[in-house]
Amino acid sequence: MNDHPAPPSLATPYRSHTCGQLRPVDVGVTARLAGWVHRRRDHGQLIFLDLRDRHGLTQVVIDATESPEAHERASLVRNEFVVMVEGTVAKRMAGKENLDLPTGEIELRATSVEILSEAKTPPFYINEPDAPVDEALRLKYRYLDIRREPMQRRLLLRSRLVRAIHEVHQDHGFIEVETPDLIKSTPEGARDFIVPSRLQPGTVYALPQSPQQLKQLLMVAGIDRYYQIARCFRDEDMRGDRQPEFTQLDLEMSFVDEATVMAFVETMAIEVSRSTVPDRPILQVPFPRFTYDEAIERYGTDKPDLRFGMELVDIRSALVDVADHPMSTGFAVFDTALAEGLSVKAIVAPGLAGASRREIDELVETARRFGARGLVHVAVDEDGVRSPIGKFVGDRRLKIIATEAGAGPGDLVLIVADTAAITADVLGRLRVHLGERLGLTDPDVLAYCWVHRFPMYQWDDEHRRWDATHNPFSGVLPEDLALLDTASGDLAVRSPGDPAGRARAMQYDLALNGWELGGGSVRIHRRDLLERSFALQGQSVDGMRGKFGAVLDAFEYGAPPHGGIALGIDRWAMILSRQTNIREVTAFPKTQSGTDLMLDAPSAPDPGQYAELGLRYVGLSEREVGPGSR
RNA sequence: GGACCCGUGGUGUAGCGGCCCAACAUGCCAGCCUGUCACGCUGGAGAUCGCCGGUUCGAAUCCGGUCGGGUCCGCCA
Repeated sequence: MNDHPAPPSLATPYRSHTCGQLRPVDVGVTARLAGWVHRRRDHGQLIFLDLRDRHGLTQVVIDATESPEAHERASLVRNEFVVMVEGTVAKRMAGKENLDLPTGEIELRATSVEILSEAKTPPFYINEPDAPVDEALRLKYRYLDIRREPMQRRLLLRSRLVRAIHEVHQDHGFIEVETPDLIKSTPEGARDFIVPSRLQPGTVYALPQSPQQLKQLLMVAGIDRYYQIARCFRDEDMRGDRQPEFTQLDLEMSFVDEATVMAFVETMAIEVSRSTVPDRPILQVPFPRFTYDEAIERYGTDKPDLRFGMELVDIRSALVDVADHPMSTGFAVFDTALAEGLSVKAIVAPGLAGASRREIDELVETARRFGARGLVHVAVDEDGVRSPIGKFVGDRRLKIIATEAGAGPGDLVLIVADTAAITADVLGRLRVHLGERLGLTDPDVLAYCWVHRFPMYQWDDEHRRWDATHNPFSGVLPEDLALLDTASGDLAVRSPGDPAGRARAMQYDLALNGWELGGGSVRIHRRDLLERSFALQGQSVDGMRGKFGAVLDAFEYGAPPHGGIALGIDRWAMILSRQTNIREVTAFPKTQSGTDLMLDAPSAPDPGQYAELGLRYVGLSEREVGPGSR
């Protein structure tokens, strides 16, 4: 309840105050400070030391006439030395205050200076937070990087975020339960990290990709409301927003439906955001909710960035409704698309009508990289419309297209004609690309939104079966229960046209500013539905036993209806810190190639370690020479 | 698995076939300096230009490979 408890005293034998603490009211007191030398300014008989700890910066003055011994010591001091200084807090001389510092009205007049620790010249600037530093250097000397103000600030924010998460969950009756890191492979799609077992030679543990199965078991165990800040491991290639080990807020609730889980998570996210970053406005409360279909239709993605508009517009009607060319637009790409029932959609880039040939070419190139075969553009200005396809379709139709797309003077309409999936994907990515380029994304705003009602299954043509799009335990929407069937009526005879393809899951993702924060679902807890769902996936319950044995067994003993969610703490902290890279909010991250430059991990094990495990490294070449390759 | 960008004194950059046994800033070292706060002034040290190979009369500069870092696609909820 108490949001602002009195700050605890951080006094120790080495310091009476922190370096950010002293104020004019302390003038006259004897204080002892300890910290790193941020900067030394040597004026001969007078030396200034800026002493820094994570709480702030205090100017220390050492006057040779007042304290010759301290002065002698101070002249030996260099940047990043750790020193302990004792002296009297004094008001600074009139006109000499430093208004940029909270401690800038006072200074410590040193009577003694003691060097606690010397320091080599650091490999990069610690006292200049904005100086660019090579990423590899930062990672190798991470302890120095973290010593810098920006990393300190971000780790503090992350700590506040996690603390707020704990508080909200504790206040809402959740029990924090730790789950093991040495478990059995959880087939969630990603590659497992494995740990060989010494006591059971020839077998391995897997590190959890998430505590998914364990939290469902906790529901069967009657824990009712569980949460955990859990470490998760996935052996996949890195990205700016992906590390091989990362942290999730994992939670699960019993006796809930979709609305209950979403309502709690939303409340929690709002409280946590407001207490972690009180100055950041939340764009919309309650959070907007989109069905998956709607999100794809309007934003081309299941994690829309709502900080700006530029929605995708279907412009097919602009291509067919013209009296003088009822059958043909005159432009083969459009005609083919219409004839084949493909998707033709547009986005409007505000103020980009004057884009140069080169800029347009870059946009086309970007669209191609995103998977488009081409990108049609129509520039709208005061005089009319301009487009390379004008000579095929005529100005009149260009104007209709522009109107349909919602473009006004100064705007640039960008059109993709392709399959629905490609059109949405390309325009969705292009939208994000342009939103950033045109500065439409307010870095302060927090735009949360929900996307739910995902398709339950995806057709796997190779195995002639329906694959669960998420977790195989995700439940189907009550109104779609009847769709869990095949056209043939026999679950063993499946085809792409089955009703199951239209079934939607009780599954929801939370997105923030265009990033996927996380997702979850209400699970199937009924044995008959589970069997049915598994059958559509070409699996029997017994066949799934190898992978989900414990959960299936547990479900025989009274499983409550339950559902939950998992949110990426790293991404959350990243966005709240206005960063675009998870490494910036991770104390000790790995490089893109999965190495730790500071610890020099991974490294070859001792031969003895292999021997104990009954392992021998044979190298990758032998694997590649195995049957069927070369 | 693939595409692209980067790699030059401690750090950040410039130089992009000869003018370079490499320039600038900062840092570092020494000396001077009693009111600075990116203190100032004077002087000095410090780089075989990531590594290997090739092209060339001549390579930091061009080409190939390799290593390291990053961005993206594939992969990944």
